[in-house]
Amino acid sequence: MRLATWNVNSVVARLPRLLEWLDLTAPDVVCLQETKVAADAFPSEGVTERGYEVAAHGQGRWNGVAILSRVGLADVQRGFEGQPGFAPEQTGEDPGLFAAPATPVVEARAVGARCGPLQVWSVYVPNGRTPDDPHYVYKLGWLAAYREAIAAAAGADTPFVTCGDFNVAPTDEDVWDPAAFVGSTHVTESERAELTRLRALGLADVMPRPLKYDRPYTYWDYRAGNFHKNLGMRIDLLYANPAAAAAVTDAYVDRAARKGKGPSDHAPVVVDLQLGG
DNA sequence: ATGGCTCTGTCACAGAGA
Repeated sequence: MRLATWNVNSVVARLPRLLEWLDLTAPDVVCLQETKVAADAFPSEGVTERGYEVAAHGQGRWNGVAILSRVGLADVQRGFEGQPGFAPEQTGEDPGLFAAPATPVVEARAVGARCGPLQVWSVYVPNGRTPDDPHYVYKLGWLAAYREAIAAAAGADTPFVTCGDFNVAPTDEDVWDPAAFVGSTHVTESERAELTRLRALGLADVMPRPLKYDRPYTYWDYRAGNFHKNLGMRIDLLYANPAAAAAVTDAYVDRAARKGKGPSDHAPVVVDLQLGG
């Protein structure tokens, strides 16, 4: 089975690149993030023509995740038990004396499904913006709640994988220059500690081959020619439980998908698994 | 990077991304 995860930065804008990449790569299961489209507006025609079923979870302009599968798609879960929302009052804006309490908005950031023998989650972890921003607290709480939600499935004997854009670089080796990230999100101890707690469920970080250069970065800023200078980060991750990790035969970052006209700022991570049956 | 690009929603910019 070939599994991939890809932050496409708008599935509508990326559709020609996505379809071309599906033909070239022939994945069985694809986890998408930042689809930026409501579920009922997901451009599924070209995808279904290629034999994929679609589980989309979206809200329009921001966020949005999906799973494409051509090996079965069952038990679709949009969001997870206990998923926190971001409350507008967390921005610190004065709501006014007579304003009703703002209700937290639960964003479209996680979708799970059973794809043949594999239990899969596609997640788009909140960015956090800056360490002193309410979004940073939201990010840490979101990761902790997600860990609780997947603990049972991660601990099961059946193959389990959670992949997506975690918006955290697990180590200093996963950014092009740690000095450039002092005071930024994605590299703080607290964020990395949340990833460590996730792995403590028994999940292994499936490390992809980079294909070029020495580090398997998955994201490069659009600006300043960062991709061509390989000024990147590894923030798109694939965490597998023992049953899934033992089945991995290869993993790589498909940097070709970051090249050329109209790419996403993220490259897909492609993983091959030899699952019994 | 003190933000150089790209996306969406909407119609000249604002907001977000990491």
